[in-house]
Amino acid sequence: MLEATTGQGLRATGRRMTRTRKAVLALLERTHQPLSASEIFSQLQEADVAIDLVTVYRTVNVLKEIGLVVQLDLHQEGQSRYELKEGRKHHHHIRCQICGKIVDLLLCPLKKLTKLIEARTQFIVGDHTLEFSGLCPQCQ
Amino acid sequence: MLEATTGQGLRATGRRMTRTRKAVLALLERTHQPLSASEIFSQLQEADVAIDLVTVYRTVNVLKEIGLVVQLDLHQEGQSRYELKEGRKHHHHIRCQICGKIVDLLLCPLKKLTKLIEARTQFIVGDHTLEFSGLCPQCQ
DNA sequence: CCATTATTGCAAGTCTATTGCAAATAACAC
DNA sequence: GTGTTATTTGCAATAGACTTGCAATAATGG
Ligand SMILES: [Mn+2]
Ligand SMILES: [Mn+2]
Ligand SMILES: [Zn+2]
Ligand SMILES: [Zn+2]
Repeated sequence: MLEATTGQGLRATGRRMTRTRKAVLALLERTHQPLSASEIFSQLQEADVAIDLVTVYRTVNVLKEIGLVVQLDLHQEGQSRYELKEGRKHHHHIRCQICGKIVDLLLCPLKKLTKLIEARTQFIVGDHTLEFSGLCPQCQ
Repeated sequence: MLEATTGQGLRATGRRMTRTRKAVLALLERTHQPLSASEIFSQLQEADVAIDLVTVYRTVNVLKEIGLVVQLDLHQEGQSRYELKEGRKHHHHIRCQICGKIVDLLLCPLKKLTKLIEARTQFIVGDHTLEFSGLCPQCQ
């Protein structure tokens, strides 16, 4: 079983592993797309898991705080998406403008660029976002 | 005078150059930071320009449609920002997490990467976003 | 099983942005 | 300038994502 579903990270911060948190984690585990809060809500409803949308928001925030989940803010979607971290490395995404499919780009090309930017701007770079959009093979 | 303020792009699309559109363009021209709709609104109020926030939203959308303005969606700001295009090239930004200052990064390192992504994913890449955040020299 | 404390659901609220519609005004022809 | 007409504006209402207050519920530890 995944570390995620055992609740270790939760208990270590004085939190509890609950029915709804298990359900959200299990859904993210079996889904291979980053999901928005409203998608998590409706997919759990279809799976007959009683949960309020407010609880989904609170749950993804907790999971993000303890590092189990990553929040994505893709371009021109008015909502955040969430995906399991689960030992995976930092990476970026491309999203189809027609069907909305999101594919992982299993690379981050920005280490060198970060150094260059720090030299040029005198900023200390903390974070970055990099997202692509386009047409997936099916929608071309 | 800038092409922007003469209204050519507007008239070419059956639109009109108005007092409020002039005011928004002039503000963007004299400001060297990308501004949000509410910032445009309050800065124009301070300059004694009567304008409604709704009109600001409609104005930036029109200016974006005719290509005079670019819309930016920076990471973890719940609002869009707008900056004059005015002959400037495609570029990216870095934003200070403390004071909010936004600095232009006058480069885009993604041409080669785009080719690689197209080869790997079979997507046709249409667009991308790339934004950095960190600490500016003053806030370190 | 009980007591404690975190979590949940519901309602209400916040914030950014959009839409309907009547009144105002820019553009254009006289 | 005057008048005509289509565009634009302001106001109010609305939409959508997300948050907050609070009483009821449920997970933990003993
Ligand atoms: Mn991913
Ligand atoms: Mn810029
Ligand atoms: Zn990266
Ligand atoms: Zn670029």
